Amino acid sequence: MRIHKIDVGDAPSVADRIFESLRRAVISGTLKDGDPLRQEELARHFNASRIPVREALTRLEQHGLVQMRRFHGYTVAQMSRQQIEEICRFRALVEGEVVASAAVRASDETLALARQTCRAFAEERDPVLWGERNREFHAALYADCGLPYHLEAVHAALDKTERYLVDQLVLTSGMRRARAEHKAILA
Amino acid sequence: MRIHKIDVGDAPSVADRIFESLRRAVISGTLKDGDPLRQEELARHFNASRIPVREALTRLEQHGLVQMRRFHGYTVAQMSRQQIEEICRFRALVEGEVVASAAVRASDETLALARQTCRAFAEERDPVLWGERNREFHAALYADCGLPYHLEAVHAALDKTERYLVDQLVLTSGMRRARAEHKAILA
DNA sequence: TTATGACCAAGTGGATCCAATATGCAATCT
DNA sequence: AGATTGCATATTGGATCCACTTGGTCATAA
Repeated sequence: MRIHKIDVGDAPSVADRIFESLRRAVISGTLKDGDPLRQEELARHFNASRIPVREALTRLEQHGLVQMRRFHGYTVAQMSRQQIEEICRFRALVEGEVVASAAVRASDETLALARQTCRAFAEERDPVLWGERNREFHAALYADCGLPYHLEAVHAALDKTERYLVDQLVLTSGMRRARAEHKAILA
Repeated sequence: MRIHKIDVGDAPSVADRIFESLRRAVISGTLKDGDPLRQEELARHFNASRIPVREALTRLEQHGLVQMRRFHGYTVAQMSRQQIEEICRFRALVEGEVVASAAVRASDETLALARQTCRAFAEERDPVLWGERNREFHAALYADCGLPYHLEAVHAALDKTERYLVDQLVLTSGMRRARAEHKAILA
Protein backbone atom coordinates (compact mmCIF):
# COMPACT_ATOMS: atom_id res chain seq x y z
CA MET A 1 0.00 0.00 0.00
CA ARG A 2 1.50 3.29 -1.05
CA ILE A 3 -1.22 5.26 0.67
CA HIS A 4 -0.43 7.11 3.83
CA LYS A 5 -1.61 5.14 6.79
CA ILE A 6 -3.97 6.77 9.24
CA ASP A 7 -6.09 5.47 12.04
CA VAL A 8 -9.56 6.96 11.95
CA GLY A 9 -9.93 5.79 15.53
CA ASP A 10 -7.73 8.65 16.63
CA ALA A 11 -10.17 11.21 15.31
CA PRO A 12 -10.73 13.42 18.34
CA SER A 13 -13.94 12.95 20.25
CA VAL A 14 -16.12 15.86 21.27
CA ALA A 15 -14.66 15.60 24.77
CA ASP A 16 -11.15 15.77 23.29
CA ARG A 17 -11.88 18.98 21.42
CA ILE A 18 -13.55 20.63 24.39
CA PHE A 19 -10.65 19.60 26.61
CA GLU A 20 -8.11 21.05 24.23
CA SER A 21 -10.04 24.27 23.85
CA LEU A 22 -10.42 24.76 27.59
CA ARG A 23 -6.81 23.80 28.17
CA ARG A 24 -5.61 26.49 25.82
CA ALA A 25 -7.96 29.01 27.39
CA VAL A 26 -6.59 28.30 30.84
CA ILE A 27 -2.94 28.15 29.83
CA SER A 28 -3.11 31.34 27.82
CA GLY A 29 -4.86 33.16 30.63
CA THR A 30 -8.03 33.80 28.64
CA LEU A 31 -9.76 32.26 31.61
CA LYS A 32 -8.56 33.98 34.77
CA ASP A 33 -7.73 32.41 38.09
CA GLY A 34 -10.84 31.49 40.01
CA ASP A 35 -13.21 31.94 37.09
CA PRO A 36 -16.17 29.60 37.48
CA LEU A 37 -16.74 27.05 34.71
CA ARG A 38 -20.45 26.35 34.44
CA GLN A 39 -21.21 23.07 32.74
CA GLU A 40 -24.44 24.19 31.10
CA GLU A 41 -22.87 27.39 29.84
CA LEU A 42 -19.88 25.55 28.36
CA ALA A 43 -22.18 22.96 26.83
CA ARG A 44 -24.11 25.70 25.05
CA HIS A 45 -20.87 27.40 24.03
CA PHE A 46 -19.53 24.21 22.42
CA ASN A 47 -22.95 23.16 21.16
CA ALA A 48 -22.82 19.86 22.98
CA SER A 49 -24.35 18.27 26.03
CA ARG A 50 -22.85 18.44 29.50
CA ILE A 51 -21.42 14.92 29.33
CA PRO A 52 -18.36 15.64 27.17
CA VAL A 53 -17.93 18.94 29.04
CA ARG A 54 -17.75 17.06 32.31
CA GLU A 55 -15.20 14.64 30.88
CA ALA A 56 -13.04 17.52 29.72
CA LEU A 57 -13.29 19.17 33.14
CA THR A 58 -12.34 16.02 35.03
CA ARG A 59 -9.30 15.67 32.77
CA LEU A 60 -8.32 19.27 33.38
CA GLU A 61 -8.70 18.68 37.09
CA GLN A 62 -6.30 15.73 37.01
CA HIS A 63 -3.85 17.99 35.22
CA GLY A 64 -4.24 20.54 37.98
CA LEU A 65 -5.53 23.27 35.69
CA VAL A 66 -8.92 23.53 37.34
CA GLN A 67 -10.22 22.80 40.81
CA MET A 68 -13.51 21.29 41.85
CA ARG A 69 -15.63 21.56 44.98
CA ARG A 70 -18.36 19.01 45.15
CA PHE A 71 -21.76 20.49 44.31
CA HIS A 72 -20.06 23.82 43.74
CA GLY A 73 -18.55 23.20 40.35
CA TYR A 74 -15.22 23.85 38.71
CA THR A 75 -13.07 26.96 38.83
CA VAL A 76 -9.79 27.80 37.15
CA ALA A 77 -7.03 26.65 39.50
CA GLN A 78 -5.43 29.26 41.69
CA MET A 79 -1.85 28.80 42.75
CA SER A 80 0.11 30.51 45.45
CA ARG A 81 3.49 32.07 44.83
CA GLN A 82 5.05 29.18 46.72
CA GLN A 83 3.40 26.57 44.53
CA ILE A 84 4.52 28.32 41.39
CA GLU A 85 8.07 28.56 42.61
CA GLU A 86 8.10 24.89 43.51
CA ILE A 87 6.89 23.94 40.06
CA CYS A 88 9.59 26.07 38.45
CA ARG A 89 12.12 24.34 40.66
CA PHE A 90 10.68 21.01 39.59
CA ARG A 91 10.99 21.98 35.95
CA ALA A 92 14.58 23.02 36.42
CA LEU A 93 15.36 19.69 38.03
CA VAL A 94 13.74 17.52 35.39
CA GLU A 95 14.81 19.66 32.44
CA GLY A 96 18.36 19.35 33.64
CA GLU A 97 18.10 15.59 33.35
CA VAL A 98 16.42 15.87 29.97
CA VAL A 99 19.08 18.20 28.62
CA ALA A 100 21.83 15.92 29.86
CA SER A 101 20.23 12.99 28.12
CA ALA A 102 19.55 14.96 24.95
CA ALA A 103 23.13 16.14 24.83
CA VAL A 104 24.62 12.71 24.31
CA ARG A 105 22.04 11.73 21.70
CA ALA A 106 21.43 14.88 19.71
CA SER A 107 22.07 14.66 16.00
CA ASP A 108 23.56 17.51 14.00
CA GLU A 109 20.22 18.42 12.44
CA THR A 110 18.60 18.55 15.84
CA LEU A 111 21.29 20.86 17.09
CA ALA A 112 20.95 23.12 14.08
CA LEU A 113 17.19 23.32 14.55
CA ALA A 114 17.57 23.96 18.24
CA ARG A 115 20.04 26.73 17.59
CA GLN A 116 17.64 28.32 15.11
CA THR A 117 14.63 28.24 17.43
CA CYS A 118 16.80 29.54 20.25
CA ARG A 119 17.70 32.52 18.10
CA ALA A 120 14.04 33.07 17.24
CA PHE A 121 13.31 32.98 20.94
CA ALA A 122 16.02 35.49 21.74
CA GLU A 123 14.79 37.84 19.05
CA GLU A 124 11.15 37.60 19.98
CA ARG A 125 9.97 40.95 21.32
CA ASP A 126 6.35 40.19 22.16
CA PRO A 127 6.24 38.84 25.72
CA VAL A 128 2.97 36.98 25.19
CA LEU A 129 4.69 34.88 22.53
CA TRP A 130 7.59 34.01 24.78
CA GLY A 131 5.77 30.99 26.09
CA GLU A 132 5.22 29.69 22.60
CA ARG A 133 8.81 30.36 21.49
CA ASN A 134 9.97 28.75 24.67
CA ARG A 135 7.99 25.64 23.89
CA GLU A 136 9.29 25.54 20.33
CA PHE A 137 12.83 25.80 21.55
CA HIS A 138 12.37 23.08 24.08
CA ALA A 139 10.55 20.84 21.64
CA ALA A 140 13.42 21.13 19.20
CA LEU A 141 16.07 20.66 21.83
CA TYR A 142 14.46 17.80 23.69
CA ALA A 143 12.99 16.13 20.62
CA ASP A 144 14.99 12.92 20.84
CA CYS A 145 16.17 12.86 24.43
CA GLY A 146 14.67 9.40 24.85
CA LEU A 147 12.85 10.32 28.05
CA PRO A 148 9.17 10.69 27.12
CA TYR A 149 7.95 10.39 30.71
CA HIS A 150 10.27 13.15 31.87
CA LEU A 151 9.13 15.30 28.98
CA GLU A 152 5.51 14.74 29.85
CA ALA A 153 6.20 15.86 33.40
CA VAL A 154 7.92 18.98 32.12
CA HIS A 155 5.04 19.83 29.83
CA ALA A 156 2.52 19.33 32.61
CA ALA A 157 4.54 21.68 34.80
CA LEU A 158 4.75 24.21 31.98
CA ASP A 159 0.99 24.06 31.50
CA LYS A 160 0.41 24.93 35.13
CA THR A 161 2.72 27.92 35.29
CA GLU A 162 2.77 29.40 31.82
CA ARG A 163 -0.01 31.88 32.46
CA TYR A 164 1.69 33.50 35.42
CA LEU A 165 3.84 36.52 34.86
CA VAL A 166 6.19 35.06 37.39
CA ASP A 167 6.96 32.49 34.80
CA GLN A 168 7.51 35.20 32.23
CA LEU A 169 9.87 36.90 34.63
CA VAL A 170 11.67 33.69 35.35
CA LEU A 171 12.02 33.26 31.62
CA THR A 172 14.27 36.27 31.35
CA SER A 173 16.83 34.55 33.49
CA GLY A 174 15.68 31.14 32.31
CA MET A 175 16.52 32.23 28.79
CA ARG A 176 20.05 33.02 29.78
CA ARG A 177 20.20 29.69 31.50
CA ALA A 178 18.80 27.89 28.48
CA ARG A 179 21.33 29.54 26.21
CA ALA A 180 24.13 28.68 28.59
CA GLU A 181 22.97 25.10 28.58
CA HIS A 182 22.80 25.19 24.84
CA LYS A 183 26.38 26.32 24.71
CA ALA A 184 27.31 23.56 27.12
CA ILE A 185 25.74 21.01 24.81
CA LEU A 186 27.79 22.27 21.91
CA ALA A 187 30.92 21.73 23.94
CA MET B 1 -20.07 25.76 68.78
CA ARG B 2 -18.65 22.84 70.69
CA ILE B 3 -19.55 20.41 67.94
CA HIS B 4 -16.80 18.99 65.82
CA LYS B 5 -16.64 20.79 62.52
CA ILE B 6 -16.81 18.75 59.35
CA ASP B 7 -17.35 19.62 55.72
CA VAL B 8 -19.93 17.34 54.20
CA GLY B 9 -18.80 18.59 50.83
CA ASP B 10 -15.70 16.44 51.02
CA ALA B 11 -17.72 13.27 51.35
CA PRO B 12 -16.47 11.14 48.48
CA SER B 13 -18.70 10.90 45.45
CA VAL B 14 -19.57 7.61 43.82
CA ALA B 15 -16.99 8.36 41.14
CA ASP B 16 -14.38 8.96 43.84
CA ARG B 17 -14.98 5.61 45.45
CA ILE B 18 -14.97 3.73 42.15
CA PHE B 19 -11.76 5.51 41.15
CA GLU B 20 -10.04 4.57 44.37
CA SER B 21 -11.18 0.97 44.15
CA LEU B 22 -10.00 0.59 40.57
CA ARG B 23 -6.76 2.40 41.34
CA ARG B 24 -5.94 -0.06 44.09
CA ALA B 25 -6.88 -3.00 41.87
CA VAL B 26 -4.51 -1.82 39.16
CA ILE B 27 -1.65 -0.89 41.46
CA SER B 28 -1.83 -4.11 43.40
CA GLY B 29 -1.91 -6.17 40.25
CA THR B 30 -5.36 -7.61 40.90
CA LEU B 31 -6.16 -6.38 37.43
CA LYS B 32 -3.47 -7.60 35.04
CA ASP B 33 -1.85 -5.75 32.20
CA GLY B 34 -4.13 -5.48 29.22
CA ASP B 35 -7.23 -6.61 31.06
CA PRO B 36 -10.30 -5.01 29.47
CA LEU B 37 -12.42 -2.77 31.69
CA ARG B 38 -16.01 -2.98 30.52
CA GLN B 39 -18.11 -0.05 31.65
CA GLU B 40 -21.35 -1.98 31.99
CA GLU B 41 -19.68 -4.78 33.91
CA LEU B 42 -17.99 -2.37 36.32
CA ALA B 43 -21.25 -0.46 36.75
CA ARG B 44 -22.99 -3.67 37.79
CA HIS B 45 -20.07 -4.60 40.04
CA PHE B 46 -20.22 -1.27 41.88
CA ASN B 47 -24.02 -1.11 41.72
CA ALA B 48 -23.96 2.23 39.92
CA SER B 49 -24.57 3.54 36.43
CA ARG B 50 -21.88 3.88 33.79
CA ILE B 51 -21.49 7.63 34.33
CA PRO B 52 -19.40 7.57 37.51
CA VAL B 53 -17.54 4.55 36.14
CA ARG B 54 -16.59 6.57 33.07
CA GLU B 55 -15.41 9.44 35.22
CA ALA B 56 -13.24 7.10 37.27
CA LEU B 57 -11.79 5.61 34.09
CA THR B 58 -10.96 8.97 32.55
CA ARG B 59 -9.18 9.93 35.75
CA LEU B 60 -7.23 6.68 35.73
CA GLU B 61 -6.29 7.34 32.12
CA GLN B 62 -4.87 10.75 32.97
CA HIS B 63 -2.82 9.05 35.66
CA GLY B 64 -1.53 6.59 33.07
CA LEU B 65 -2.92 3.54 34.84
CA VAL B 66 -5.27 2.58 32.03
CA GLN B 67 -5.29 3.15 28.29
CA MET B 68 -8.19 3.89 26.02
CA ARG B 69 -8.85 3.24 22.35
CA ARG B 70 -11.82 5.10 21.02
CA PHE B 71 -14.87 2.85 20.59
CA HIS B 72 -12.79 -0.03 21.94
CA GLY B 73 -12.84 0.80 25.61
CA TYR B 74 -10.33 0.87 28.41
CA THR B 75 -7.64 -1.65 29.25
CA VAL B 76 -5.14 -1.79 32.09
CA ALA B 77 -2.05 0.07 30.89
CA GLN B 78 0.83 -1.99 29.60
CA MET B 79 4.33 -0.64 29.92
CA SER B 80 7.50 -1.73 28.25
CA ARG B 81 10.66 -2.50 30.16
CA GLN B 82 12.08 0.76 28.86
CA GLN B 83 9.18 2.81 30.15
CA ILE B 84 9.40 1.22 33.57
CA GLU B 85 13.09 1.90 33.78
CA GLU B 86 12.60 5.50 32.79
CA ILE B 87 10.00 5.98 35.48
CA CYS B 88 12.32 4.48 38.09
CA ARG B 89 15.00 6.83 36.93
CA PHE B 90 12.53 9.69 37.22
CA ARG B 91 11.67 8.66 40.75
CA ALA B 92 15.31 8.50 41.72
CA LEU B 93 15.83 11.98 40.36
CA VAL B 94 12.88 13.59 42.11
CA GLU B 95 13.24 11.63 45.33
CA GLY B 96 16.79 12.82 45.55
CA GLU B 97 15.56 16.39 45.55
CA VAL B 98 12.86 15.57 48.05
CA VAL B 99 15.28 13.89 50.42
CA ALA B 100 17.67 16.79 50.20
CA SER B 101 14.88 19.18 51.07
CA ALA B 102 13.56 16.97 53.84
CA ALA B 103 17.00 16.64 55.37
CA VAL B 104 17.33 20.31 56.23
CA ARG B 105 13.80 20.53 57.62
CA ALA B 106 13.26 17.24 59.40
CA SER B 107 12.39 17.44 63.07
CA ASP B 108 13.62 14.93 65.62
CA GLU B 109 10.24 13.21 65.84
CA THR B 110 10.11 12.86 62.09
CA LEU B 111 13.53 11.29 62.06
CA ALA B 112 12.62 8.87 64.81
CA LEU B 113 9.47 7.83 62.97
CA ALA B 114 11.37 7.47 59.72
CA ARG B 115 13.96 5.31 61.40
CA GLN B 116 11.27 3.11 62.84
CA THR B 117 9.42 2.59 59.56
CA CYS B 118 12.72 1.97 57.83
CA ARG B 119 13.42 -0.82 60.29
CA ALA B 120 9.94 -2.25 59.73
CA PHE B 121 10.66 -2.16 56.03
CA ALA B 122 13.99 -3.93 56.43
CA GLU B 123 12.43 -6.63 58.58
CA GLU B 124 9.43 -7.19 56.34
CA ARG B 125 9.68 -10.66 54.80
CA ASP B 126 6.57 -10.73 52.63
CA PRO B 127 7.51 -9.25 49.21
CA VAL B 128 3.95 -8.24 48.41
CA LEU B 129 3.98 -5.92 51.41
CA TRP B 130 7.24 -4.28 50.39
CA GLY B 131 5.39 -1.73 48.36
CA GLU B 132 3.26 -0.75 51.32
CA ARG B 133 6.21 -0.63 53.74
CA ASN B 134 8.08 1.35 51.16
CA ARG B 135 5.29 3.88 50.99
CA GLU B 136 5.08 4.10 54.76
CA PHE B 137 8.77 4.75 54.96
CA HIS B 138 8.67 7.39 52.31
CA ALA B 139 5.59 9.01 53.79
CA ALA B 140 7.33 9.29 57.15
CA LEU B 141 10.57 10.49 55.69
CA TYR B 142 9.15 12.98 53.23
CA ALA B 143 6.29 14.11 55.43
CA ASP B 144 7.42 17.68 55.83
CA CYS B 145 9.81 18.19 52.97
CA GLY B 146 7.85 21.23 51.82
CA LEU B 147 7.64 20.05 48.23
CA PRO B 148 4.09 18.79 47.69
CA TYR B 149 4.28 18.95 43.90
CA HIS B 150 7.44 16.87 43.83
CA LEU B 151 5.83 14.38 46.18
CA GLU B 152 2.79 14.12 43.98
CA ALA B 153 5.00 13.35 41.01
CA VAL B 154 6.79 10.67 42.99
CA HIS B 155 3.54 9.08 44.06
CA ALA B 156 2.21 9.08 40.52
CA ALA B 157 5.40 7.39 39.38
CA LEU B 158 5.12 4.84 42.18
CA ASP B 159 1.53 4.09 41.19
CA LYS B 160 2.59 3.28 37.66
CA THR B 161 5.42 0.93 38.52
CA GLU B 162 4.51 -0.64 41.83
CA ARG B 163 2.85 -3.68 40.29
CA TYR B 164 5.84 -4.70 38.25
CA LEU B 165 8.28 -7.17 39.73
CA VAL B 166 10.98 -5.09 38.18
CA ASP B 167 10.08 -2.51 40.73
CA GLN B 168 10.30 -5.06 43.49
CA LEU B 169 13.71 -6.07 42.23
CA VAL B 170 14.86 -2.52 42.07
CA LEU B 171 13.71 -2.19 45.64
CA THR B 172 16.38 -4.54 46.87
CA SER B 173 19.03 -2.10 45.81
CA GLY B 174 16.71 0.85 46.34
CA MET B 175 16.39 -0.18 49.96
CA ARG B 176 20.10 -0.06 50.42
CA ARG B 177 20.12 3.32 48.77
CA ALA B 178 17.28 4.56 50.95
CA ARG B 179 19.06 3.41 54.08
CA ALA B 180 22.26 5.01 52.93
CA GLU B 181 20.39 8.24 52.35
CA HIS B 182 18.83 7.91 55.74
CA LYS B 183 22.27 7.63 57.27
CA ALA B 184 23.35 10.64 55.29
CA ILE B 185 20.51 12.64 56.75
CA LEU B 186 21.51 11.72 60.24
CA ALA B 187 24.97 13.05 59.57
C1' DT C 1 -12.69 -22.33 -2.23
C1' DT C 2 -12.43 -17.77 -1.26
C1' DA C 3 -13.79 -13.07 -1.45
C1' DT C 4 -17.70 -10.06 -0.69
C1' DG C 5 -21.40 -8.02 1.54
C1' DA C 6 -25.55 -8.17 4.65
C1' DC C 7 -26.66 -8.66 9.16
C1' DC C 8 -26.26 -8.93 14.23
C1' DA C 9 -24.53 -8.40 18.85
C1' DA C 10 -21.56 -5.99 21.96
C1' DG C 11 -19.93 -1.84 23.54
C1' DT C 12 -18.82 2.97 23.56
C1' DG C 13 -19.96 8.18 23.08
C1' DG C 14 -23.22 11.51 23.71
C1' DA C 15 -28.03 13.41 24.91
C1' DT C 16 -31.67 13.79 27.90
C1' DC C 17 -33.89 13.27 32.23
C1' DC C 18 -34.24 13.03 37.29
C1' DA C 19 -32.54 13.59 42.11
C1' DA C 20 -29.74 15.89 45.46
C1' DT C 21 -27.50 20.02 47.04
C1' DA C 22 -26.44 24.95 47.36
C1' DT C 23 -27.50 29.87 47.17
C1' DG C 24 -30.50 33.86 47.39
C1' DC C 25 -34.68 36.04 48.82
C1' DA C 26 -38.88 36.76 51.07
C1' DA C 27 -41.81 35.97 54.98
C1' DT C 28 -42.12 35.49 59.88
C1' DC C 29 -41.06 35.88 64.66
C1' DT C 30 -38.88 37.97 68.64
C1' DA D 1 -34.55 46.07 63.20
C1' DG D 2 -32.24 41.75 63.17
C1' DA D 3 -32.18 36.89 63.16
C1' DT D 4 -34.29 32.70 61.51
C1' DT D 5 -37.05 29.76 58.72
C1' DG D 6 -39.09 28.31 54.44
C1' DC D 7 -39.24 28.39 49.62
C1' DA D 8 -37.67 29.15 44.66
C1' DT D 9 -34.06 28.85 41.56
C1' DA D 10 -29.60 27.50 39.82
C1' DT D 11 -26.31 23.93 39.38
C1' DT D 12 -24.17 19.66 40.00
C1' DG D 13 -24.13 14.27 40.32
C1' DG D 14 -26.02 10.27 38.63
C1' DA D 15 -29.45 7.32 35.83
C1' DT D 16 -31.46 6.17 31.72
C1' DC D 17 -31.88 6.29 26.86
C1' DC D 18 -30.45 6.52 22.03
C1' DA D 19 -27.05 6.64 18.04
C1' DC D 20 -23.03 5.14 16.12
C1' DT D 21 -18.88 2.25 15.58
C1' DT D 22 -16.76 -2.19 15.63
C1' DG D 23 -15.98 -7.12 15.04
C1' DG D 24 -17.78 -11.34 13.88
C1' DT D 25 -20.94 -14.69 11.54
C1' DC D 26 -23.04 -16.38 7.72
C1' DA D 27 -24.98 -16.58 3.29
C1' DT D 28 -23.90 -15.87 -1.49
C1' DA D 29 -21.49 -15.56 -5.77
C1' DA D 30 -17.33 -15.58 -8.75
